[in-house]
Amino acid sequence: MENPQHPPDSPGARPRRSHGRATLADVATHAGVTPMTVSRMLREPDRVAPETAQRIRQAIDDTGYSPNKQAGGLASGRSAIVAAIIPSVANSVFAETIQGLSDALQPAGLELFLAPNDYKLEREEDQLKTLLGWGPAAIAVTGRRHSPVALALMRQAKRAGTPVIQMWDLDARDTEFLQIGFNHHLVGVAMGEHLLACGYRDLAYVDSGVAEDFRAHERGQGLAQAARLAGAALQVLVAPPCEPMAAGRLALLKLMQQRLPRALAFANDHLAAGACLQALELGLALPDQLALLGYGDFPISQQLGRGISTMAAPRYQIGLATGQSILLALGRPLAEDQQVLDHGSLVPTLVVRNTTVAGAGINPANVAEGSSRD
Amino acid sequence: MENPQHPPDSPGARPRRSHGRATLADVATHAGVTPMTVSRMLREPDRVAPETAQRIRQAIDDTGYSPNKQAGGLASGRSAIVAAIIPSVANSVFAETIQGLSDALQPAGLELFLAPNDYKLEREEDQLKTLLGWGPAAIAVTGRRHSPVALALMRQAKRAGTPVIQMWDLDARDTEFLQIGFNHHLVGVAMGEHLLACGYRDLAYVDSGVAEDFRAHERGQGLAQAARLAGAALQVLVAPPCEPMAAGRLALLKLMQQRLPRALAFANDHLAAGACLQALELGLALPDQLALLGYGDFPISQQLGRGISTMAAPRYQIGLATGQSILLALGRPLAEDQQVLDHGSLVPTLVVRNTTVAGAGINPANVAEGSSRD
DNA sequence: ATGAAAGCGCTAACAT
DNA sequence: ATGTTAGCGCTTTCAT
Repeated sequence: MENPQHPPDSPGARPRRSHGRATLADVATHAGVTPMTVSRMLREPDRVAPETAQRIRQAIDDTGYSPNKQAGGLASGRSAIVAAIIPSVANSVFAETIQGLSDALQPAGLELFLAPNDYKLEREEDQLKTLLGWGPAAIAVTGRRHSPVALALMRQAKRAGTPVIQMWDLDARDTEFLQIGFNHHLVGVAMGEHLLACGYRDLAYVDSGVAEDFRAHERGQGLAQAARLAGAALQVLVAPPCEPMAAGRLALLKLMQQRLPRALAFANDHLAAGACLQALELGLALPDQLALLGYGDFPISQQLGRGISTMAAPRYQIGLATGQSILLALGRPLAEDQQVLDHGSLVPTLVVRNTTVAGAGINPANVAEGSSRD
Repeated sequence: MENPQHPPDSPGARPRRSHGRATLADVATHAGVTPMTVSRMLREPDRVAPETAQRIRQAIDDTGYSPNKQAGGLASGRSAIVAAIIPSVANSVFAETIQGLSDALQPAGLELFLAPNDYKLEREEDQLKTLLGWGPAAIAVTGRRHSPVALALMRQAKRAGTPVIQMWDLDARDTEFLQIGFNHHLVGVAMGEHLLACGYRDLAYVDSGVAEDFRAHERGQGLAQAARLAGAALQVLVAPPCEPMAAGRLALLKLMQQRLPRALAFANDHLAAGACLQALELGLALPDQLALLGYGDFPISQQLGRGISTMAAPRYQIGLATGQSILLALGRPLAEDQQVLDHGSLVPTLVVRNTTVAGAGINPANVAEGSSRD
């Protein structure tokens, strides 16, 4: 039971506490010390006498105390929040990035604030404004394209000493913010070069149906550049805005109505998988009649047919590396068991399977990695 | 530039502000009013004179002010945070749930704190403790199994008036916390009954390789009960702890080494998809020689072969409904454009495709829903 | 319609 | 090794 005191004479003595939670002061009373000692014990245990520490620990247990992080953050000017703006969680690409980020941050006691913007660049402004209101320890955004206002907010945060990280893209000439990712144009070029090296001279790129998936567009442009330089034909098709595998099927059907190119590159593996299924069902021989090249190296690419060739994108690693960069920028130690990721390892690598090179297919039944949880 | 004042005589006048951000007071000065008026204008715009409001808006723009949420939360005792503990983000099931949660909460101005626990029940305690330190407006956890300490924390939160929601499971006899989900035992029974109704009397359940995926185990038990009541044979196999599609393949191969049952049910569609691919590659006729039944209704089930039969799980809807319940419990209005989900719609439904009933297969090429973004 | 005072729970800086 | 004081930026309550 609380101890309702008589209101003193002075006009402004209005107790306001409403929640029932124990505070530092409660613990202090319980342990017979001042709040300051408890606070110290929590943050610098070495600076309190062992015996006092013991009493305080006891009091903490007795009262069920857990620190009020808002109060702590306000007082210290620091906050243990990392804010991340991503296009969508319901997309294995970013879901795994989030998981990596979380895995890096949680051991360090940093909380993750998530703001999916559904690929709407415009929403980023609001999200940044709101997130900045928490005085985050760091901010991670997706990509390098931002509205002028969003950019101004990011600059303001940077000036205030908050690390700002752009994930999933990289332009070495731009050093304004930290970047954890890779150059999508170059990946597109690499995709093109692989197809050209296989001898395919009549190419198509199937872009995702998402207008603001800039990185996919850039890969397409890289591919186009490679084709142009080699004098090969390239047409670009935008997949219909439906479920990705279905979209891949439809894209293939559409191309066949006109004239099927020799090789298709896709904005992602789901599109490629759909096209692969459709091709197999139509009796097309892969890669003899039609070559397919995906992007992402999602599990399905390993399983379908004799394996879909693809560019492996370091989904989880980008999240982990982002988290590590944040800890580094904040001068915090990484968790002991964490290897520091070499940023060179964040470059996608070509995974040649059977849809571009005959006989390159792996035996999927023997592949076992990851985990089957659901 | 700041205006470094001379330290007054009194010993304790130590300015501490370190960040450069504008505060309510700055805006007030700028607008020639007191902080109180600005605060009021932000929360109850009707209570300030239109002309004053205009001046304040101007001042807010000029200063680039954004409210400090920690201070606001501390002062008001409320916080605009919803904390969610989930097994993993890198799993389309929970990723879509998160997306639904976020879609419900963002319009209401609530932030989402994410804590993936990697299917480790033990970590939930720490996560709850930390999250409670933020004085969240509500807490969402996954499932109904908790350690005693975690349970105690949840009860404490509930007593303090914080809505606590258990997602993805449901037991009508237990009314301690809000539950948004369904009974997995019954889903398992329904899966069994479908297989039995198809005339299959020799069944197997392939569980996921994740020890703490209790809901999958429960579905298996429901299936077992249905089989028992019908006098049908059932064996349970635990999939190897590897990438789910590969695990599905391996599970099928393992079963074939012994004696292949007539029908297989799986803990999730990825396992089923792996088995489906393996079966097709081995030339097994589906469903004539072997029937397969998945769980989840992931996109791949629609695409593979002539469609994999499955139980459709309302992944996104559970998140959305959780968000809506939270808003409701907090007495906040839902976003205008949001339909209130009927909780009856959260029950999985059987989707009969070609792996259990011959000729039931859809034509996947005609199916187009969702979005192909990546 | 606006303002003054106090306090939310904690920590930094300065004592002792 | 521990305590004292003031203040983080905001909202609440009461007053004008």
